[in-house]
Amino acid sequence: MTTGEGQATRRLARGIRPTGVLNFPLALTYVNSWTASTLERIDLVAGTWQRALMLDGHDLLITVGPSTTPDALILEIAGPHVSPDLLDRAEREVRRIFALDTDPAEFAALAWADDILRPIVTPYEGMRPIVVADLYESLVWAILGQQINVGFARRLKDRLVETSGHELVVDDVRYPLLPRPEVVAALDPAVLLGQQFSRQKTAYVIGVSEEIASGRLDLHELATLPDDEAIDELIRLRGVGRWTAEYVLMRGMGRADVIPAGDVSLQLLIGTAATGARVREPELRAIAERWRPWRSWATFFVWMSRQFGA
DNA sequence: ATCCAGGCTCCTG
DNA sequence: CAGGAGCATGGA
Repeated sequence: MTTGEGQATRRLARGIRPTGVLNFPLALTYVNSWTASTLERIDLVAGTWQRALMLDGHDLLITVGPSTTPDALILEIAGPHVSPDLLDRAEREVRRIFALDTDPAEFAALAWADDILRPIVTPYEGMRPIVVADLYESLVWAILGQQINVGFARRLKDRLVETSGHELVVDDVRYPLLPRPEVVAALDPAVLLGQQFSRQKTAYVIGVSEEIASGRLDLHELATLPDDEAIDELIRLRGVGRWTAEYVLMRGMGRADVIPAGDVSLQLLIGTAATGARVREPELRAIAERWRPWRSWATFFVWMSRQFGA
């Protein structure tokens, strides 16, 4: 399915200003190298981030790039339907994705005083946790990433987009989008099984999509709940355990104080730094207490340091 | 080959 | 209710 083809592209733009110090080029470098970034287009030379996103029922191309005004960014939306309201909506999304409303100074102070975080965080001044642009996408990615290597998970995500996704065309450039939940919900399991999805992942992804498509799970409402209630709501889904729920809160919703402590890589990285060996989940939660109310930020930087091989 | 990877469900004892 | 097997696939 394609939207935008043959229709006039309209555009709207405005400048946006982050709170506190922002290193946007570093954020782009991160997104560019993150395994699950299948839907973003990053231009490191121009310093721009682009992706298609459905907002309020309209597929939009969102572009964020540098401004001539110091410490500011330019946000542009493009597509067959744009409006000032959609520009407002896009700005809210971009502020959430790049954590523009959070001054990183408070976390930086905490990290500077912490023996584990200091060496990890210090090289990345102005870096903030990047949120997956679409909550549904973060949920699907978390399920795909369960217990398999992330390279393979990436391949599964690519196939989901190729076979069932759709795209927005702007200026003859095709911008892919993840299939809508209702499309995945209606999918024949054989399609996914034929693409190396395991029986479990097939059932989980289709099942979660059914919950959303039917309205039994309302992602907008989920986003308004306190952390613990949102986690409980997610865990009732088949295929979603505590790790996945916490991952979604952190990476999909931008909650600042969640740590997926069941994560083996965190148990290894943080455990080794703290005690010299891998720790298990309860001990990792105990260690992470000192990072309240910034446990997601701490987690993000630990993962990022591994990704960048620092 | 063997182990394990950004886990979850289901079934034991 | 804690503990462990089974799941499916690919990379080290």
